Amino acid sequence: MIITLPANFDMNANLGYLTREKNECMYEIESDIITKVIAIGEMQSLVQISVIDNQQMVVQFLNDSRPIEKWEREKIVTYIHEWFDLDNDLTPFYEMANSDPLLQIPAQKFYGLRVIGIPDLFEALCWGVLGQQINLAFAHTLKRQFVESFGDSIEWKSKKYWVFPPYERIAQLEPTDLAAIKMTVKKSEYIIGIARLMASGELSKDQLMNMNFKEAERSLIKIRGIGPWTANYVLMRCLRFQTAFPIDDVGLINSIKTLRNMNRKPTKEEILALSIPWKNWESYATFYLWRVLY
DNA sequence: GTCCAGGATGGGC
DNA sequence: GCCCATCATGGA
Repeated sequence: MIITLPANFDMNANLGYLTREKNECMYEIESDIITKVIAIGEMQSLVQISVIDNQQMVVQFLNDSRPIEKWEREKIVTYIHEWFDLDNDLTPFYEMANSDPLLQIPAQKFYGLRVIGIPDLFEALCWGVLGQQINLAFAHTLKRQFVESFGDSIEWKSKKYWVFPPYERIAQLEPTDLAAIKMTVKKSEYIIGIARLMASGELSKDQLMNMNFKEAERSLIKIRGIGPWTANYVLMRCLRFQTAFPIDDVGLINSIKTLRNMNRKPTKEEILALSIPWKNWESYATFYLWRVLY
């Protein structure tokens, strides 16, 4: 299966992001080939993804002798488009970034990088909650323990490829069931609460996609455990609102501090002033600035 | 041993 | 509305 890639796409830049953390459990990358289970509802497909000349993405189905049906191929293609933000034309972003004092260098250094998405809403929300107020390395450890405790896996060539735990399953747990994982009791409560909202139908990606940015942000922040940072993180990486802007993010703050050679952290007001030229591209600006340090 | 990490909550004022 | 203690563990 072949996916034609858009302009301004560079797989090396995207692989640079995807391989920055060795302890990632949702995919594996070896020799620039991504192996991952793409799970959508009941469907679970183990695929390998590689890119030729930044022109074509090749998707191969593994561990699956049965014929792959058309609807399944279409779902996979849609998922990959969302994952790599393939339907987005980055030309205006680069035009803006090339004259921006903060973005100029990152935009050149990471040219072709997309805001790598987390198309599954529950996975995106959990990853946001897990990452609150801890370093990224520990966040990945927590995610791995959570996924390997409650997720399914597909084995291929004696390696396991994991599926993120479905919200239906997590909705039935109690915080004590998560005690073995070294996350705070509150985070356990938040994740179970989110799973229950999704299981009851009160929270879904479709509903949020039908809202404008402010409505979606408000309805996310109303949920216990989701504050401004997590809401904007999910709006950025799952719902693909380009104006999503996790301004409280410590990584963003430290990146700006480094780029501007400051001996203190920039204030929120200073970051707001710097971000005025980024209008409608705040999420891309944030993602590129993250890459400066992480 | 110290400091801080891709924050959020609930309380006091 | 703003400020602050608390959560609570690992990584550097």
